[in-house]
Formats: sequence, C-alpha cells, structure tokens
Amino acid sequence: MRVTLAGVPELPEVESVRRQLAPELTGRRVVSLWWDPHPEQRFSDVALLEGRRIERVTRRGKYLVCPLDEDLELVLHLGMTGSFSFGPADAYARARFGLDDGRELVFRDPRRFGRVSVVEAGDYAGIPTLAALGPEPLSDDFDVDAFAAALRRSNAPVKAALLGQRLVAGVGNIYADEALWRTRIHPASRRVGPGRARALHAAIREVLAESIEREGTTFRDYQMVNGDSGRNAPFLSAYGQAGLPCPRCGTAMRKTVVAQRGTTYCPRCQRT
DNA sequence: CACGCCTCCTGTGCGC
DNA sequence: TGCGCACAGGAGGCGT
Repeated sequence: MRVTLAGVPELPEVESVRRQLAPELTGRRVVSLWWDPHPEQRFSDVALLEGRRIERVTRRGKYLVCPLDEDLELVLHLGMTGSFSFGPADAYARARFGLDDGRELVFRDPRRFGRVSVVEAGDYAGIPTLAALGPEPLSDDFDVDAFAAALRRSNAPVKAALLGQRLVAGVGNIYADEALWRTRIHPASRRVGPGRARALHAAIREVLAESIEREGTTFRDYQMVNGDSGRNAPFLSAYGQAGLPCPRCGTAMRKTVVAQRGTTYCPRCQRT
C-alpha cells in the first residue's frame, strides 16, 4: 500500500519554526513588502505591516503571533505547505518581507492554504479558530478535568473533537492519530470516559513534547527556516503506517476516514 | 449550539 | 510517454 503524505505543520512544527524565527525577527522592522494577491481572502490587511517593528515571535496552537509596535499583531498560519526562509524567493513565494537589516523573509506556500493577517492586538474576530482556540496543551491551562468533561459532552468522534482546536490547541492529523494509538482509543469513538480522557490528555502532551524535541515531523513539505527537516517521522506509530504491523500487537494497521481525514489505527488495539 | 459536509489549492503518484 | 484523475488536508463557511 502506498500513501501520499504531506506532513502538515502542527504544533511541534510551528513551534520549531518559531524557535528559529524568533532570534532573527525580534526587534526587526519591516521596510518593504510584497504578497501574491491570489487567493485574496488569505491575506488580510497585510499592508499595515509596512514600517512596523516586530516585538516578539510567539505561538498559539498552529498560529504564529507576532506582536508589533502601534498595538498591532502579525498572525501567520502555515496551512499545509507553508514555510519560511531568508531567500531566495522561488515561484512558490507568496509573501516577501524586507527587513531593516537588509535581509528578506520569504513565505513559501505551494498549495496556498496559508494565511497572513495583520490585526489590532488580540482582535481575532476575523480569525474565528484563533478566537475560540482551546488551551495550550503543554501549559498548565490544559486542565485534565476540563478536558475530560468536554470530551464527555462531545458527541463527535473523538478524533474530530481533537482536530476542532476548541478542546485543545495545535493537534492535527498526525498527532491525533498518534495520541489515540497510544491510548488504544478508536478514532471514531464517541464515548470517551474519564479514565481514557485522562490517558489521552497525557498522551497528547507526550507526542507533542517528543516531536518538539526532534524539531517536528517531516514527510515532504515541512521544513524549518534553515531548510532542515524534522526528525520525528521515524518515531511515528500510526500516522502513515497503514498496512504495516502495529508496533504493539503486530496486526496490520488500517486506514479509514474519520472527520473527513485520512486516519490510521490498529483495528485490534484500538476499541470504541 | 453542535455537528458534519463542502470548498479552497496544487504537487504528486498512480492507472490506463 | 503522456494524460487524467484521485488524493493529501487546516480552517472557514454554511446547512441541518
């Protein structure tokens, strides 16, 4: 079985990019600006960035959030294939930010799913997922009892709940499959009791923290600012492993669709 | 409100 | 060899 894999940036990948960008961008001023006007709705008020100073480079879930002077914020989402580099721009460059140190930060995004917005600080009305984003999974705000209660209230498949960004921020297709595999929960399960919720809470933290240590998962598209790949791919147990033996029980891993997303799980270990 | 389905995009890989 | 098409998927939007 052959599966096409992209390796979309999720929390560990965005955090790895953030760690590389922060020292380069903090304190820099944007002195020139270009962006591809297509598709128009993925670039919002970007012109406001001209002349602004980047105060910090932070992250919420899969969003990069850069406070600017003048009480503005630059909000970036890498979509499926977004990446940054300090030039040179190629045919897939969607935005170019000229800095006051003479360098140019290039936002490259072949599939154009990324988004760039400049907003008044904290005003996420135009970015609804960010406005309603759940707690950071690696912070104390990610409360196990609140998570368990929210899962109990949810009638959606547990994987859909994880991807929804409201119960917890930053989990995407890769780490949802990994955390569910570790806790032996079937991705389509609509009933997750407190014991399994507690285990899932811990597993989400583990898979994300381990991947951050390895600077993320690279299949093809994701790369860091310096062009390096993440090193987490060889450690995946579920995502992309369809047809291969389950690392726990040896049963062939199965691929299905849950929440309109490709989903790999062990049909023997993972029970609803 | 919660849930689920459709859409946006384009490179890739497969079948014929 | 070349063509056509299915597939990958985060988030936004909309219908139920």
